[in-house]
Amino acid sequence: MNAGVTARELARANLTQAIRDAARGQLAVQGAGHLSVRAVAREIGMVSSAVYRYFPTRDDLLTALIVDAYNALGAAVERADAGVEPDDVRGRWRAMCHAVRAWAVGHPHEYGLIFGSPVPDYRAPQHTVGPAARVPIALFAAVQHGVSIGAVLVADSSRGPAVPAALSAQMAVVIAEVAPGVPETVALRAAIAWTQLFGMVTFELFGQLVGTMDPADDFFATSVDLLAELVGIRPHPTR
Amino acid sequence: MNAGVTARELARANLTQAIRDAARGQLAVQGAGHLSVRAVAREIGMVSSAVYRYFPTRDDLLTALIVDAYNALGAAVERADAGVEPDDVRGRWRAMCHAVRAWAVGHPHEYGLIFGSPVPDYRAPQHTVGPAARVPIALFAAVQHGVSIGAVLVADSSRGPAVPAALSAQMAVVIAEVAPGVPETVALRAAIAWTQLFGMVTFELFGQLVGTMDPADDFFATSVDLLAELVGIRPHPTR
DNA sequence: TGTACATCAGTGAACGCGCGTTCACTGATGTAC
DNA sequence: TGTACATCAGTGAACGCGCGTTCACTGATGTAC
Repeated sequence: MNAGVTARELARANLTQAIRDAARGQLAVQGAGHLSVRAVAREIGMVSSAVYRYFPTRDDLLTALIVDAYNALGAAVERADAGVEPDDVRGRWRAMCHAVRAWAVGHPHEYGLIFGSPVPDYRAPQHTVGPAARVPIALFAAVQHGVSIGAVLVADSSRGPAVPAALSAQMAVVIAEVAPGVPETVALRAAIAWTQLFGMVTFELFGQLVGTMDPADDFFATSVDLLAELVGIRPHPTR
Repeated sequence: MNAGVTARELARANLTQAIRDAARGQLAVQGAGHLSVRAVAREIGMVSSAVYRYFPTRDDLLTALIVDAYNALGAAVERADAGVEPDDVRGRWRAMCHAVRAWAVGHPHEYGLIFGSPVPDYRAPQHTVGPAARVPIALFAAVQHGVSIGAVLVADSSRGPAVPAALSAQMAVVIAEVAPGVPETVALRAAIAWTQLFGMVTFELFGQLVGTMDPADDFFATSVDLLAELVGIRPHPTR
């Protein structure tokens, strides 16, 4: 026996995971709004009331799936980032963007769960915020590093319209939290790029490109490079 | 009596509209996936089976709402476009982008119906395609006009990476359909801007900016201008 | 190591609800002569 | 203009289904002495 781990605890951990997995499987069939405790129980050969020993309510199960999805996406992006030489900021940017899309395409229903239409009557609890922040944190970290080593155009970013006061205040909070030291104009462009990255992936995933740009591999790749230019990330010299 | 319009036909037209309206109202409460024929019937004081005289199935009702939503959005954008002097292409671009967002904010559930997570087991029939195309058609028409009067940078757009063959073929179709005569590089940038416009609105509407850039008025306005720059739309001289 | 009690996991029945859709029907509206 | 028949709109009951959640219960696992 492992130190202090009773058979009961082990069984509980296993079953909790089995329920999560079955529920994740259900997403594909039904969509997030129709996740059903009874269907999950059926799939793992349990009686529906037994599930309530593990998740006291349907919403708690939903929350667990949301946290899992954010973490899986965050981990995928961080892994992609780590696979590129740190000073190759444009390469990191590109890798992270493509990791987001690859994960989304590979897990469309989990992606839909976190970035799709809000589930009616569901309120995401506070502890989803941390996992949700992993991707923007990784993106901003790369930009911040780029600024510090001169791989991001700073002076040039000051062209364009003046930043309104309200927006400036919002940016100050973001900069303080995830990108200390990054000039406002650069951070603003990074924030816009972040929004548009996910917007683009969502747009594609929900079928809005079908009939025109779908399949969108090349379209997406071109967009990502254009976003990098927008942020002012220089191409890496040695590549 | 109006020529050939019987009381029965009139009553039918009225009730069909009343059902559409009630269903639209239901969207706000329930979300698209939970649209319920019985709830709609209840709201207009009808027995649920009576609704089937007007829409033979739940999906037909959904389709009607989708078509209505696309048309309402399309009309709003076309109206915004028409309110700007034709040669002020940047002004038109800006007006249309803001019209999209304004409509989305004003009709979040209808917007979610057409741009949100696909409703499980629902397939959009062919005749939703026309209404769905109104916004991209209007956007491309402005860009096309801009190219023809020199309000869009053409030469400068040829910087950036070469367009891969598959993407080039897709763009050729789009150009032939909605922007004849527009150079590939410009059309590609316009397509990217179109994608990102909706992506950004969707991202905001589904609550992804809450806690950072929300309320996003200034953020959106800045993004729209940046997208205009990306497409290469020159600021209008007289403005 | 062995026993007595407390904790927990899973069962099966039940509550109360809402859903889409069908069907035989009544009564009103329209049409042909 | 008036009558006879056909068409249509709306009713109410029913079918068969799935849902989230509760509750009293049995039996297995863990803990204290």
